Amino acid sequence: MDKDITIYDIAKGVGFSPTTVSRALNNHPAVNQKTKQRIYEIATQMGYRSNMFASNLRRQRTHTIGVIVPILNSSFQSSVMAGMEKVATEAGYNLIISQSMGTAEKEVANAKTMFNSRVDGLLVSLAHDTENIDHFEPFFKKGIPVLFYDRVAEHKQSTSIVIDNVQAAYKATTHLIEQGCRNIVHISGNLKINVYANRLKGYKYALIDHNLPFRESLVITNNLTEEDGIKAAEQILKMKPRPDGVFVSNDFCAVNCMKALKQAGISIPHDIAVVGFNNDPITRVVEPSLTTIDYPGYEMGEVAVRSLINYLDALSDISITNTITLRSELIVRESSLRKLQK
Amino acid sequence: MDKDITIYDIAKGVGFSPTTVSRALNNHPAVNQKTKQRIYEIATQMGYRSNMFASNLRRQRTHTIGVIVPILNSSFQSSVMAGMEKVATEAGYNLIISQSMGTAEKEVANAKTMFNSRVDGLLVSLAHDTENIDHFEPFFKKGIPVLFYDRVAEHKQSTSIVIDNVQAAYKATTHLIEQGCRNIVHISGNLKINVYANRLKGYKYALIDHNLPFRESLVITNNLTEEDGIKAAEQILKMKPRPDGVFVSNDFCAVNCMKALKQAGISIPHDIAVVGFNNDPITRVVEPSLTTIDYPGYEMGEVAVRSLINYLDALSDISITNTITLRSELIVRESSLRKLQK
DNA sequence: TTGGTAATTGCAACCGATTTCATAAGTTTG
DNA sequence: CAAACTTATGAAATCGGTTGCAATTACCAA
Repeated sequence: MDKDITIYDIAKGVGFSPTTVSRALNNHPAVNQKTKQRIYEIATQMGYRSNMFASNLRRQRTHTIGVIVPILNSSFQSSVMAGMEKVATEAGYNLIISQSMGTAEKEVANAKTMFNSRVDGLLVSLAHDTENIDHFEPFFKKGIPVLFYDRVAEHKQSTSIVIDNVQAAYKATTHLIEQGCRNIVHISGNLKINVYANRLKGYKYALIDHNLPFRESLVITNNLTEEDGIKAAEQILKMKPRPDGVFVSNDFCAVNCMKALKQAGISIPHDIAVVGFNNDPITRVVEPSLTTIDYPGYEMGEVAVRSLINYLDALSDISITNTITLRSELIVRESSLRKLQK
Repeated sequence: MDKDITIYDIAKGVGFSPTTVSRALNNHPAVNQKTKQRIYEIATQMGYRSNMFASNLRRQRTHTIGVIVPILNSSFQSSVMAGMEKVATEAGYNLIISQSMGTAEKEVANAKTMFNSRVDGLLVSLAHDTENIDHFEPFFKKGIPVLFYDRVAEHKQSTSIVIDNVQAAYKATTHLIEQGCRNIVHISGNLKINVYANRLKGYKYALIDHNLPFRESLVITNNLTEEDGIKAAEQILKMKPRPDGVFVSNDFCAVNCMKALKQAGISIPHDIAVVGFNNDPITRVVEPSLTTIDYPGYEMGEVAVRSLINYLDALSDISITNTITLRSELIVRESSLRKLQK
């Protein structure tokens, strides 16, 4: 166990003061080039590593970004994480990650931990049952940027990164209509979450714009889990007249629903066409392959971190009060293709 | 932007010295109960939060665990992360996560970052092409525990957490044999990685123990990606005599291989039985559902963090030099079921 | 030679909590 | 009643960088 080398050790080594060593290592302009050179060399040679605590303590910056995510082991969320990690590492930031397990309670606890860890900024995708965002108030009060992605909340001091869920759902529904569906079911998540509420909206608008009636009875709300997909299939089978299209707000749920429908003897897409949401890898493997909305998770993660870091590094008057909308697109596969594509 | 409350502020508030405040907040036994009570109250009331840098600086502990993972957005790895996060948060530790993208180069860089971040301990699953683990030497030298999981390396100063890959592969292969397969292909990953090397071993032993020949030509090595699965299917179709069983070291690859085989007119499991590895959610959705080895990722994450924290908290002479083996089991589904189960 | 400016460098305070050692008050014991 | 502990508290040093301000040196023009 070697002892750590400090700037004092280096100072002794080169015959300069710790001040100069510190400045040299931070590439401060007021230090002579030759001096810097020499200090760099000795520092490397001695195996110096900066003590981040001391530095953080003094600078009141941590170079750490907190992430609160509903659940880590989902295809979408882990893609987001991957994108975040990439950009953060490149920019010299660390990521500390915690999951709310989808409950507001844990989210509150996590927010507190992040606050105590003094993250420089926070990235949040809200839990299912988060009713208000008071637990982020301490951040706002101290001017620590909070950036919401995917499952966002409105707040005058924070940026949101989203896709246009209304439009995406509109596209998905319109596609089904164009394929000849007239009786389209929508399986949605908790409508308190903006994401699902907006998709429902898009679904509704598409129907209306194509002169189809919007019927409450065709909207199934659940938690979009595996079993929920199967249950939804049962409900669909009981509906009269039998629906001829299903737009599900989540691929995993869609796939399970589709499977249950198939087992009940329904032919897909012939009897019922199905469209999912997310472009989970699973969509390419199931049979028939699932039409879905490509939700760019990886990119969202990248953008989220980049925006946050831009703000932190500028620390200027750049307002972060806005919304960034990423492009999403419909990917047509077998599960909805009843006609040849134009 | 309120200013932060420090123990000095509290000290002034209660009329005790900062020393006593510090001790009270750390529940030091030498402080009077009533005093503690009072200090707690005032601290809460003033909205105090401990400054971790100051504390870390002094204690030389970060309460942070570093994780280096090949890639975040995989079903298995994100389950592991989820398990890790849970235990770490409960124990008051933060997790900082970085991905090596499967390359040794990034792994080296990440290790350096982690070292500079002064994590209390490190959890690592090695990259594909990591040839040696010299980049962890600084940790070993300073006595910072490094714990490998899944993709492990031998080192006298570190613990490994694994499943018995030999046994698991043995079970999988034996199962295929029991289902009547006599000509079994094994699709494996990079054999430099212990995980894949051991699975190959298990496959081989099972064949030998059942008096079947082991043939190099039946072992396909690739990167277990989606396309690799499809390519492997092509190879299998060209083999003569046609194999009647396939054991794949990864579900995702297996599923794609299976799909390609089906498209070529092969009936599964009748013509070829397939077994995967990991118990990815995808296995339950594909048709036929995929027989696989349940690899307890979430549990592995929990165990990894728990072991590490036990060591850190004890900081005693407990040796961490050992291997923890988790249970894994064969889950039989349709893709391999040619006979009724006993 | 002198005044003045620019370029370097260092002193010392500071960030906020922890901890060693000393001290004071209260208790017990012989 | 004094010696010997206990118990509770505080002063001050410490962790390792960072930074405002002062000091020193170098360089140049007048």
